[in-house]
Amino acid sequence: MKVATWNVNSINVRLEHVLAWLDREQPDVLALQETKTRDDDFPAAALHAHGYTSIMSGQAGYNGVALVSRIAPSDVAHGIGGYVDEQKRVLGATYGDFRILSLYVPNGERPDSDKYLYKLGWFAALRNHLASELARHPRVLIAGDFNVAPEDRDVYDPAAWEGHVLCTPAERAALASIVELGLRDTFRLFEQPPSTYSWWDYRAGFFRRNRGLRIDLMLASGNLSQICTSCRIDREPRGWERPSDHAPVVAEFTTA
DNA sequence: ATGGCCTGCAACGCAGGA
Repeated sequence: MKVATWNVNSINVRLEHVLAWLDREQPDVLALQETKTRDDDFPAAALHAHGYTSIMSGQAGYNGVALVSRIAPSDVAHGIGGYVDEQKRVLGATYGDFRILSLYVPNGERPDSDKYLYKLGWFAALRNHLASELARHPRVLIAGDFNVAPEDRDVYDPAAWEGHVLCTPAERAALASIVELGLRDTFRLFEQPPSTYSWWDYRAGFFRRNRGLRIDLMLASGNLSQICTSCRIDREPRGWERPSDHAPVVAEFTTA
């Protein structure tokens, strides 16, 4: 089982990149974030022509998540149970015996902003939702843009980012409270090159100079982490013409 | 040279991202 996550910063702008990447990588499931389109305008037909079925939870202009797969989804769940949110940020479905969620955590803007409070409240609601998912499903994989760099080694210049959104202690604690439900950061199950990131600002040649953050994660339940054989970040599409500012993250699992 | 962008929506700038 090969699963990936990619914040595409508009699925319609990035469609050719996504199709080319799917053709090459052939993941079983790809979780998308920031699709930025209503469900009516989601390019499901183009993806279907490349062998992929789509389910999506989108809105005009902002946010939006989707799951595209070579396997049929079942038990599709939109949003966070019991939490009213107009912003489309969570989509879950079952693929075989894998429960997979595509997640787009709020950015938070600045620590003194209302959006930051929304982010922390959203994380608290997500924690309850994931506890329920873990109780209900034996194998859970949460794939998405978490908008938190878990540790200083996930930041190109930790001193410059100290206290900034994506790196504040409260955000890291919120992420840790999710992980403490019994999840593993699959990227850290393996030896990784230093200074490996998943997002680079469009400005200032940040990608060329590898000034990035690792904020796109795949968190696996304990039993899934035991059958995880690899997790890597594919920097290549970030270097293509007119790229997303995020790179895809890919994890593979053995299936008996 | 420490700043340099990108998207959708609606409009000829804005909000929002990270």
